Amino acid sequence: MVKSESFFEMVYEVVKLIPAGRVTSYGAIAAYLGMAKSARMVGWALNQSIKSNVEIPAHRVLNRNGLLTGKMHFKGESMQCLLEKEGIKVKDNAIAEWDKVFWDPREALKL
DNA sequence: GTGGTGACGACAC
DNA sequence: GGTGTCGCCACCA
Repeated sequence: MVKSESFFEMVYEVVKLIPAGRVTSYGAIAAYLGMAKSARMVGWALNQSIKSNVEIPAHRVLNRNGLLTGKMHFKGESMQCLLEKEGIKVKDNAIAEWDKVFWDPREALKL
């Protein structure tokens, strides 16, 4: 259950709900927000979140393939390092066990 | 009010 | 199977 005035603020809420050691995809969040066809909006929202100085575990949000897209945009040192610290194994800029660590907001948040 | 852009996704070739 | 292209919706100039 997430409500906000703006679309990207809802994205912040969902991302902040991602448990440690788990990751999700832009498409999953977009689907939870009712815009599965607009996963781009999620990525864009996260980009704005950095500009807005909003602290969210953006490193836990990857693309559908589990690739660390946006690591260059991440203001931190590297998303991969943070993921590995949470017990997530990263292989070649991608999640090694994507299916196992995948966190679906639709199911977790009981849409 | 219109146009362009964007950390993606799915489909076509 | 890999690459290329289109589409998608919300926000900013």
